Amino acid sequence: MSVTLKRIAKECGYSVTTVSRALAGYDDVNETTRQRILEVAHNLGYQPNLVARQLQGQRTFTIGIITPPQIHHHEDDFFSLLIKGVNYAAAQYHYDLLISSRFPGTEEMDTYRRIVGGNRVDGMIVARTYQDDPRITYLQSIEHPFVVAGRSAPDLPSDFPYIDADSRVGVQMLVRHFIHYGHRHIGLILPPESVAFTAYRHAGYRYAFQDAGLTYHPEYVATGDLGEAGGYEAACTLLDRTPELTAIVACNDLMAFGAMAAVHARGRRIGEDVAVGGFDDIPAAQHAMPPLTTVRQPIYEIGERLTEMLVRIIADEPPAETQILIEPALIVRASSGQPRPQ
Amino acid sequence: MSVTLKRIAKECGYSVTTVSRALAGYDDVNETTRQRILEVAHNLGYQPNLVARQLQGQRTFTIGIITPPQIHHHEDDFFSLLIKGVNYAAAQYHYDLLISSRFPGTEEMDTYRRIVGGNRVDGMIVARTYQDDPRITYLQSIEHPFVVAGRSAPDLPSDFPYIDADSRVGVQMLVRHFIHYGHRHIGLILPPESVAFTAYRHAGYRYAFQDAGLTYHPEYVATGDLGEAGGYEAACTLLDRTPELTAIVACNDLMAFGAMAAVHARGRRIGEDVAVGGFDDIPAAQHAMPPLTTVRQPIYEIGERLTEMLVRIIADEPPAETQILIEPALIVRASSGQPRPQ
DNA sequence: GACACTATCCGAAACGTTTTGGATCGCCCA
DNA sequence: TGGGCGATCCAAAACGTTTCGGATAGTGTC
Repeated sequence: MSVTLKRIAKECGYSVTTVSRALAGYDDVNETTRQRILEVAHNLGYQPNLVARQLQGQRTFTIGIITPPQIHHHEDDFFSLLIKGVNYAAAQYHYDLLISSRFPGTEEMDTYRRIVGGNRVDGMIVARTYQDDPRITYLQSIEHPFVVAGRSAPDLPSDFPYIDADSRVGVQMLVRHFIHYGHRHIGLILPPESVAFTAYRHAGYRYAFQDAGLTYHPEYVATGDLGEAGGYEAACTLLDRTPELTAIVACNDLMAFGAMAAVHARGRRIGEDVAVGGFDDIPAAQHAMPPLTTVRQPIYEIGERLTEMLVRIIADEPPAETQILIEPALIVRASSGQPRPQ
Repeated sequence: MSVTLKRIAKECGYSVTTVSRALAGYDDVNETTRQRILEVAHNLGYQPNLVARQLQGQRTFTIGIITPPQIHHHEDDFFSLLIKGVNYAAAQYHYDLLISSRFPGTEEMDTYRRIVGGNRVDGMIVARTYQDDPRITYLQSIEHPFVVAGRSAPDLPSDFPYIDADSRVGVQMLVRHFIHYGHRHIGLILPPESVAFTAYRHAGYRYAFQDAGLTYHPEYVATGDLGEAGGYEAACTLLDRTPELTAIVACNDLMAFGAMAAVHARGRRIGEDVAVGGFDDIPAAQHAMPPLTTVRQPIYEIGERLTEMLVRIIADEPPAETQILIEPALIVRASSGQPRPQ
């Protein structure tokens, strides 16, 4: 069907070897022959079969990333942003991107094994780490190049290349901001324990209280999955259990949106009655009603830099720094309300 | 390095053929031998080399999509949504997704040729059609499976599988809605002519005027690229040239955001002084301030359905309908303001 | 006239699969 | 006892490239 080297070779009377070398620009082929071969190749519309090339060269120039499936529209702009960043950088390095979506769990691990073990990619980008992440264990065990968006939980070693925002500092800044605004009863919505960054964000919350000389109330803390619905439920729990809360910190923007909805549903005004803060600064945060105070983590840039790091690791020229902690930024918006009198 | 059939064969004393057939479940291998082979394969952690399989089978079980690079965060949720839908459906059919990002133009065409001609994918999804789209011409000329999100401009044949929203009807609904609300001076921000859907949306605008017995003013129409900045500039042009405008229809949500900013920058209130409408209903539209009236196009679902269509075309079992026009829905939000007195 | 050297070309192997078309052996039946 | 048949196995080719290690012929040198 499609045009191969063999076809070109037949067409112009040279061997496959010579055609291959002519096209590759080796200097052991006569200049006039090369011209002839180039001409025939062009006329026939030759495109090298990349799969064959991959097999022979044991290189794919492709990087892989597996995301959770996103059924609803607004779910998880985190991955969208990350992918945009990765995609952009990958193109610059002449890499393609192979994406597959699976729910975390065995199915996801099978996909890792299939794609990585099946030699479909030169490297992997792992996002949103779990505690004791089996994907990382696997990639380390077979010594396959990979980089991680995020790192291990605080008590485990992060002995792999990663870029992560300093979650602890981020949440700490946010809580301190609320304390500054005069809040004393501040709720926290954490992700499940299994998510690696949970402990960092929890610590940031506790540190801020400690710094301010306030006592930590465990009943001010609830857990939600990372979606909007989870945030809604967790906020409901908090608001009903401890009505004295005047602020809620959610561990990502999506859950913060849910929390805002919960506050709203109870007839209380966001910002004025109950301040709400999030984490990530996804695009929707800025457009939310009211705009959401949050901790900005440069997801797009993290995607870009991770890709660069991965490409260099693949080329066996790892950059000097392969474990990068990014200082997040506090973005104050209307969901903070005004500083409270007294 | 990695485990191959040859390695397993050596390990358990059978030929590569037998190992291959044992693993593939053919019944011409003895049950006890199969068990033995399965065991060895499992112990060695065998994963079939997918690249080799692709080369031999001339099938990749991968579909490709090329998007424009998205440098800024909020730019173009259209492609994000489409990809989410495609990704989700692809996983269901056990296909992977190969993504590359290029700016439209020769570089994009080269990438098409490289990926499609290079046999990296079984099928392609083409998004956001141009007038007389060279990508489509190319794919048709080599008879490679593909489906399109969008169709040709009205005066050209759309002789390929596609799913598209009925843009004309969508804009018509939106403009009629504004007319209903009492607006008589309604601006329109169109994309460049080269975008295939421009003519449809323009027609919708004209039809709505005609239906209402109003005259069409060419000076109420401006052009912007499809981004927020383009919408801002076009809206500025319109507002300054024809200050009598009380409503602006932008041909996508991003440009509508830009238009809102322009209205705001002139000290006029969105909705109350100047109503604004968009097209697409990307997630941000709902969270905008004020929330944006728009024409909803189910992008995620289009991605899903396109993927299903493509998979069936690849399998040579094309569905009955391969040219689908979707009726969009008018979503009225606060950017419409209130019906005007008189 | 033999040797070395260069320029140009090519055969064969390899990458890891799957598939085609047998080969071998034991058994049954006429 | 030989022919046929089923069960089990395998060698070789093929997918399209790249690369290794020559082969060949022409040219120049001593």
